[in-house]
Amino acid sequence: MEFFTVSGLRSLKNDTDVRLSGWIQDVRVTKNLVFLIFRDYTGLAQLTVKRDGWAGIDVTSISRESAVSVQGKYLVKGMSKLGVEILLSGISVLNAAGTPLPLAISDPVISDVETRLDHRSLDLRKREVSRIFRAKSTLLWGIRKFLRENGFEEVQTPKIVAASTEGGADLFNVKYFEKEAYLSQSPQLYKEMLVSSGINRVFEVGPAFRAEKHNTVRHINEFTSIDIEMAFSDHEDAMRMLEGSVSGAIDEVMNEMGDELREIGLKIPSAKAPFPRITYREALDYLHKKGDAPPFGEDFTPEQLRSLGEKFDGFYFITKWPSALRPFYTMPDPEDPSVTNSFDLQFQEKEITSGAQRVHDPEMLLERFKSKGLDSKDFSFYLESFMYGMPPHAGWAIGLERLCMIILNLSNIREATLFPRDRNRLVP
RNA sequence: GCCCCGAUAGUGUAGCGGCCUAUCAUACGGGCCUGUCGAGCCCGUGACAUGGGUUCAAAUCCCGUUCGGGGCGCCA
Repeated sequence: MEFFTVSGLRSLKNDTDVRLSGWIQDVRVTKNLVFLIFRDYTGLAQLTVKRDGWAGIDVTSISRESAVSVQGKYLVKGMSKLGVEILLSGISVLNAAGTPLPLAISDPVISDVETRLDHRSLDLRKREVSRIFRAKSTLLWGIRKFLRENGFEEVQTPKIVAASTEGGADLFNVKYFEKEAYLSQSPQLYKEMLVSSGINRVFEVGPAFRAEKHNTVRHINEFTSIDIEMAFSDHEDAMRMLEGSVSGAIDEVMNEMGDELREIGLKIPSAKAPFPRITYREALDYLHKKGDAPPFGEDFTPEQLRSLGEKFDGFYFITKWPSALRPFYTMPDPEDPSVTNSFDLQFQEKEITSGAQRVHDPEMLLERFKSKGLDSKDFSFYLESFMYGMPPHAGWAIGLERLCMIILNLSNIREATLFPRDRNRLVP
């Protein structure tokens, strides 16, 4: 007898003997019949038990969410509204679930996000929740595929580091034997060093840690950063790779899960390259006309970004940011040194990526350290790679959870994170 | 870090000075009915975040703490 999944049953002939493993979601008892609602990772099926025809265990005593292995005959013309019905011939409870459940799984009540995160492994049994992570995995796969096709090599760099990337953001301290160390906030310095080493195009998918005490629906303290860096390239090249990555991710999700996402009424944003672009100065002008703009050199407020987001429905770039708003390694625009060869990818009011052409000239880099008030001595390991023929280069970093949240239209980044780490949450 | 709001059974909520030995739904336990399908009906178990204070009387008002929601700031 073969093992099947629920979704694999539909092509079978009537009365085929099947075995499945999964969970009992619900038990409904009638006079002569018991119906068990069975669930595996692929869907739901109704297991029908004839009371007098089968002397198995008392199925009415099985608690909801118990793990089971079942066998029976697949009924092509099942009467269940679930669409899949199996006439049960055997069941073994592999592990009974305790009662009551700490979380509503198939009940009409909707638990709070906090409650769900406290009991995340149970929460993930819900299809609408696990679907998020299938989509996230698929998005990432689409990006990996695109980057590989474009000559990028995947790398791993250390997450325990000695220096801050730019001395700005708060870092988590760790004890490193006798020394003081930090959790990496970004692989920025390392991916640039790799570019100098002749690995032409690199990307990394890894955790980034930020010790900022923010408490918003779009920030977490540990997130997945997808970083690229490419040699002999400028910000325009990097932006093309970003457009390709985002549309590659969306294409992959639509191919793999399009039907399912349409079924639940989710409209996935389209990502047709090239994305619209607006410079920082143009954005300022636009906002001036709207009556609320920041002075040159300051970042947009959420309100102002919302206003820009109304102008561009979907993905768009804000380019040429002022130097003051960008880290030391960002290349100034040779034609207008008050701004930089930099860009943010936005989706409406939400920022998902920032990137730029980087400084490759060591003299300029030293100047930039100075103007940002950083001590170049802290970065000597990094500076060395600029001394022996560092190629011009560019790159970006995209937050995977942010991207997932935006594409699936989630209201809280924690929903796109299996086990989020935020200001207060360290468990589970 | 700041401002506003909130925390009541396993889950989600109503109540907002004495009508509270606290409402309802759902879950859980028991019973009845029944090819059920958000099954139905009846019964039962089960809760006022925490520490102070005000008051004859506090779930309810005040202050602190913790946690949460919304906004802002901070933020590659």
